[in-house]
Amino acid sequence: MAQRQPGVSLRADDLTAKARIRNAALDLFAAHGVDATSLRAVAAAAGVTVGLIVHHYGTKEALREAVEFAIVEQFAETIASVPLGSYPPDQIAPERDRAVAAMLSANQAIVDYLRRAILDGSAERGDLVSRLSRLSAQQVHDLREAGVASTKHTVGEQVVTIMVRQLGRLFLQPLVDRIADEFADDTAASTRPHLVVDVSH
Amino acid sequence: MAQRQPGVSLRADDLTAKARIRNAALDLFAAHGVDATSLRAVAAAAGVTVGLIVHHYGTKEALREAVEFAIVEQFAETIASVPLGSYPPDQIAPERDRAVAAMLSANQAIVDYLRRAILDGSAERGDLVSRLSRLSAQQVHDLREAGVASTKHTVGEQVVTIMVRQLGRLFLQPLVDRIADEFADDTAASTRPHLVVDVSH
DNA sequence: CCAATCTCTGTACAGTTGTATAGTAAGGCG
DNA sequence: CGCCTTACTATACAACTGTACAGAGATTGG
Repeated sequence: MAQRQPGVSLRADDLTAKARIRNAALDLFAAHGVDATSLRAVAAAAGVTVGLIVHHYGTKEALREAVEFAIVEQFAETIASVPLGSYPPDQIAPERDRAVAAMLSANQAIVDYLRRAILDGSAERGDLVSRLSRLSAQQVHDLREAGVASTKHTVGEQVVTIMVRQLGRLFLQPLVDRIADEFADDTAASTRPHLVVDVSH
Repeated sequence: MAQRQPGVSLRADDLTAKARIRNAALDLFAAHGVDATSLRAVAAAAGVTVGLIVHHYGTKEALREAVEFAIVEQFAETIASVPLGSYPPDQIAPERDRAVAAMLSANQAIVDYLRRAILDGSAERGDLVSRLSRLSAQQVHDLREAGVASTKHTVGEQVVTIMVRQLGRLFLQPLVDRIADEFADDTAASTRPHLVVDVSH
């Protein structure tokens, strides 16, 4: 069993079949939704048989959890890539935001998956949003301990602000693009409208 | 065949079986997505058999189109309920916005269905977004002819603004609520964060 | 009143789904 | 070497899917 480096690499060409299955599942889940994606489609995209998926993950639900775990880990690694000492204290937060934004724009599948996960009332199962919220809360906590982070608002309020501003635009952009395309001959392509998403308390 | 009033009534207790099927389908499609909703589930919710659904709508796809048609008609009727002469010219637009907002908050299923329809990249099929955009464009056109509506921006830009501001908040609100609930003991329930969605050109 | 039309039920069918399992190839280790 | 664990394939199966169809009541028009 060729042991691989721990730490999830979401993209690479030479990967374990297990990792290829997870990546293919992420792509297809993001593109068509979990329910509309069959294990056979995942198997075909990963170049394996259905049996192997079952062997590695047991059930489709477990595969979905593995996908979500990989997403959370991707977020965590991205945040950790900008450690507390790496920038002047007051620039840690914006720099981390920038890193997350870059990671998301490089992984469209993660954005698409999140969009679905959030609107599917995921409150019941697995709880991707919960885990991302906790991750975000941890980050706020760290920044506060380091003395950089307003304490004017509660942690909850700050987490909402971070996540909504990060994800809100990504979620709404498809709507804007769709409508803008509808009037493509009308609106000059250069003046693509600009989304503003924020929360006030 | 008890002929009914034309014009779609989305809610009422005594309805044609055909209308009950469409309403049940809207509810279930909105709650779980079209693909994840079986015709048997729709039949059970409407109190009929699968055969009757097929008899009235032929295919599941046709049922989905009927649902979307009803949604568009609901929008059209709501806008038409505030005709051009009913208010001072400069208050027609805000009054129509208010009417649409009221209609949407009374029909959560429509909001949920729209949310799914938009992110499912519906550019390919049926095209709910297209039809709503055209409806919105028609409205802008009317207001311009009546001399009330800025011509500083293109119609396309105005449509984007109307639709994104109308729908954007509704789409993002679940995310805000989810996260706010996550920190329910932290954030005072009274200070529920307030979403700001807008577009700039 | 009879025939036609319409609403509605029940059953049947082929295709797809997730899952189970028996079996094959391969590599590490005593 | 043999043995055991692991990676992987192939086949099978029950459950569920959308659709088709034959027919039963009910209603309506002539």
